[in-house]
Amino acid sequence: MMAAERGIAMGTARKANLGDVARLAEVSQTTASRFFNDPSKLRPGTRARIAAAVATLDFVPNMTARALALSRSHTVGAILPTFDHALFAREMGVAAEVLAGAGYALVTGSGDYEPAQEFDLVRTMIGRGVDGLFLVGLDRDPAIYDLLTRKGIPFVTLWSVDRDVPHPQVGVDHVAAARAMADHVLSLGHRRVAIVEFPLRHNDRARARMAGFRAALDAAGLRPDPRQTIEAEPSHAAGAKALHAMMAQADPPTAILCGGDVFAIGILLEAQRLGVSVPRDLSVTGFDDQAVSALLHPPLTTVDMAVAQTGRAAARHLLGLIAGEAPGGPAILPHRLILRGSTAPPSAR
Amino acid sequence: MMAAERGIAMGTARKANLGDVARLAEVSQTTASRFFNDPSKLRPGTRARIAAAVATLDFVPNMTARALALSRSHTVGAILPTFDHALFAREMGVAAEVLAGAGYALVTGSGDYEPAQEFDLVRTMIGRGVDGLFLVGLDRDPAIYDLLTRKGIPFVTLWSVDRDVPHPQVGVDHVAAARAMADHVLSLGHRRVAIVEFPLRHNDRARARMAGFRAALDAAGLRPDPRQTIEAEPSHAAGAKALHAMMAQADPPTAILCGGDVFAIGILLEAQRLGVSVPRDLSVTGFDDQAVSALLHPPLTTVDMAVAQTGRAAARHLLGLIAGEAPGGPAILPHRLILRGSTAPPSAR
DNA sequence: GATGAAAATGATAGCGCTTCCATTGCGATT
DNA sequence: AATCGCAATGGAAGCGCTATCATTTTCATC
Repeated sequence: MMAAERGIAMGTARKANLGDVARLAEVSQTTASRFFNDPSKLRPGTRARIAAAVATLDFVPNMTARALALSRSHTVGAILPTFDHALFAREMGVAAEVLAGAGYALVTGSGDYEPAQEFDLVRTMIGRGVDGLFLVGLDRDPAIYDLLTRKGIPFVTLWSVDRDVPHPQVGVDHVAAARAMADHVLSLGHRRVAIVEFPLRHNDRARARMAGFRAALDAAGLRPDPRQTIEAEPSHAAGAKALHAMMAQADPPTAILCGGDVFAIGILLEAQRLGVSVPRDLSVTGFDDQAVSALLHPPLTTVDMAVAQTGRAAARHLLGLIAGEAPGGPAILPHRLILRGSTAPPSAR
Repeated sequence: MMAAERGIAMGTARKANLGDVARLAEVSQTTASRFFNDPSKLRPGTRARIAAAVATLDFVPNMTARALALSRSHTVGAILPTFDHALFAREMGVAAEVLAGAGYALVTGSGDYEPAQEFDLVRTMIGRGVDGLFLVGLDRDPAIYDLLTRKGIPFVTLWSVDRDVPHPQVGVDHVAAARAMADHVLSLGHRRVAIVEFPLRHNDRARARMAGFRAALDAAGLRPDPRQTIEAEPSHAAGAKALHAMMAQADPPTAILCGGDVFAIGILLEAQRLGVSVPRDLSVTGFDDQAVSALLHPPLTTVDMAVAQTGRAAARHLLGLIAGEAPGGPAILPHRLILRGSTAPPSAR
């Protein structure tokens, strides 16, 4: 209540603007502007006077106005499929750091794995005048790429890379990584190999991994059993459930390849509960290298996805594009197989 | 090469602005503006004409200009201590969703647990014209609160709440939650109780939990052994290390209270390796309820921190403040003790 | 068909900043 | 001391939008 009183009590103090600073420092607004943009052009005396004015007024430059004047927002957007994935969060954290170092802020949004929502978000971000955009994966409405290109907004796609796609990408080769993992398992002697993967729809990473797994199995002359290929929303529970389904079969697999550590962790912990011994009775592989994975019993064999490097490289790349550098093609970061205790040759039966 | 050619090939198509739309639709810019802000004020015919123009020009309104004109950016900032904590990520995800529903975007930054850095970030965010701000915890340079108040920027602090602090806060009562957890452990009969907590410096959540733990111990007439109170940067490894340190003591604890699930998970997994049986030889409690915690063997007794609710409530609260509602005090969300298998009475020895 | 109120539309002035171009100041050169 | 050249400064326009206030339709009413 007492709106008037409140109005007085609280800062009616209209935020100071550059003009106020200039007036107080007895210089023109142009000169005051230079204080922030190219102080070397000012005589030490003026510089000091302006600095003092800035300090007394507690002046913070209005980036919105600056952005409008420069048509440069010093903001980049990132559209993630979900916030609920530790790796996206870490990746964006690293990227944000690099960006902040260059004076850029990161605004994030989640498309929730929904193409339509992603499109909306892209439009919103364009409206917000982002100078560049991170997108996860390659799989999306081509109209999005069109729009971005037409508006001249540089973007970098993350995570998966495809040599046949021309635009800037930073990530690891999911096909190769999955294939390497499958080859490892096959080389241990496994012949009944199951797969647990993310839903393939709208998810090129999942499809790429699946392709890698399949290629390895094919090369080994194995025909994948559809009952041993499960697609599920990522969760530990989904892993546990998959394990149950597999083990109930007449001819259960001796190894399970997972498209993400989530599944594998769920499987490992559920196996413990069920008394299925890993890796003696069952080998399990993950894909991600989450923090806990190394600590489980047995520790999980998985793939390191170079998350931090991806974040850093992507940020640098985008910054470069914004600065006008020519867009490079795919930047393929090295994945790394991490062989730990959850894989072993199948036991003689 | 061929800079000129490139200039032609790529979108020289200067981004369309409202004026272009107006011209094409043969209305004034004002009317075109209304199309976006209050279409009900337009006759269906004009509305359709403008819609058509918008479509052909692929017009996306420039939020920067809008923000400048309205001195309202429709952006809120969040400054997190770190991106590397799943709960912060989830919380911000939920908040972002609510905000997006109201037309607000979320820009995030990480203060890296560094007060000075946080201050800078606040200034940056103010400069970016955020309409409101999320801050984690209460513990910071008072100058930050001053500045925010002076600039008239509403903010909400998250996670911990303190009834004695006047400004808007949303979170759970860490003291009470910690105390309840400690009481639970004491009620089981434990008398040698250790604590593993985040570094207390610059972290009121950690201090609050510590106070809660201590209060319970005090009330039970227990004097905490300094060797059994460990402060460590959060990591599974830190938990494991703490376990080693504890177990090496002459009189090891029968229960360990952890300030975060990270520690507890590390302890649980390391205990398995060491052959320390939980909960027979040792009870362990967490604080967070991470996703894996329920799946471990034994599943972890912990505290649910109402993460999603916090995110949602905080977003609503901030939106309210931005809309001019009077700032409420602390909103204390209910924590919930989750009693699982990792706690039990100490074994008779 | 005239009348008036309400609805629909338009003209103009900023929001706070940068940028171009013009002007002034100053020390060095002759 | 006159002149030149560069460094330092200032004036004014404009970035794309919304808000205020004026003006023109429109439509029901008599």
